[in-house]
Amino acid sequence: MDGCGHDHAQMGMKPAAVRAALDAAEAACGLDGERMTAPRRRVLELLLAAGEPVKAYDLIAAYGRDGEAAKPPTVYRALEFLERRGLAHRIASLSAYVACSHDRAEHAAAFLICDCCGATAEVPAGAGAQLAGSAGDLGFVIQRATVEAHGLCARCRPDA
Amino acid sequence: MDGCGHDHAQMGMKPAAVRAALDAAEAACGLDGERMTAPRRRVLELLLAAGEPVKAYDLIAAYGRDGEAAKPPTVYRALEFLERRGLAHRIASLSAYVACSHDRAEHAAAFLICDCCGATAEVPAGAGAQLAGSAGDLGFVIQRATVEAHGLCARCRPDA
DNA sequence: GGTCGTGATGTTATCTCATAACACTCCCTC
DNA sequence: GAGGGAGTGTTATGAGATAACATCACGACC
Ligand SMILES: [Zn+2]
Ligand SMILES: [Zn+2]
Ligand SMILES: [Zn+2]
Ligand SMILES: [Zn+2]
Repeated sequence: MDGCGHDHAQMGMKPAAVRAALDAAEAACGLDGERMTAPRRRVLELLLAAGEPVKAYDLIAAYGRDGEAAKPPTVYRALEFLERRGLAHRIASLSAYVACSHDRAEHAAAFLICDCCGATAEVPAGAGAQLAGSAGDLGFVIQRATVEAHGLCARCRPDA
Repeated sequence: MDGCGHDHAQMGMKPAAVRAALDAAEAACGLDGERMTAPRRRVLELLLAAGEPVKAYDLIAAYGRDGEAAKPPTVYRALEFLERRGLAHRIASLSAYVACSHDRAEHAAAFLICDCCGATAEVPAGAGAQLAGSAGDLGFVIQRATVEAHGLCARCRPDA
């Protein structure tokens, strides 16, 4: 993530795209009788603008547009909601959070995480598939899976 | 893990088996010029005896045979060593640690974690074979993967 | 046997991550 | 215009992990 001798491009959405995504998310919530309130919208906005995993306390610090930080529960509650709605995901191996990049499809996500530049790709992993075999043999019923592959993205690969 | 209406069997190794496993690990370390020192051995002993994921601070509390706790760095350094040697694994989705149950084979492990009784099975996941496809398309090189499936084990399944 | 460098440990302090608890407000419904 | 449920603000604290530095054990080398 540093000291790797090359520069890392930015990744986040442009403001117009962020607004569009926020409005779409808000509309989708409305249909389900859920409320996209101000803190939820703000946290999602920060995640979308970042375009890569963000630590909870970085969200807390960036929350106020005037540079004022939020209180931790404000952000953690928003994250809980966003995760429940499938609008954001927690990356357990990083203790960080990222906006969902699926366009509202089936939600068994896996992540490719570049340890050099921090970029992540959310791939539609039926990656439970590999596990399903072992799980079935043991009589284990999978309910959700954390699948996070670390490595180097195409731009950070030494060879290229 | 509680309030589920049924009892959960114990899982850990018996003391004799623990000692055997410790001695084997110590011998293997010796061959590689690494030292299985007292704190490392003690932490591995606790993990083996538990037979399921253990929180770091539970290890810290249980460290002293006289009931005295260890200092956090003592245990965290031992865990780092054990993980490096493949003798233990961190379960990111639980922030917990578990002794390896492979018999010294290839090490791309995946875990099936019962959310009811806490039991885990370490299965020889082919390093996210499912992911390899997506990763290759993107030019992504996977170096290590966190694969943790949560659900219900055979004994905790409601139907059975 | 002495000394030197490396790796491991002991110890203190601190940092990061996350949640409990409770009062209050908003919004919808009846 | 009450009542109830979801959401928020706020304070405080719990849980997970590491930085920094002094000291100690061990093997290599002379
Ligand atoms: Zn997603
Ligand atoms: Zn990269
Ligand atoms: Zn293993
Ligand atoms: Zn179970």
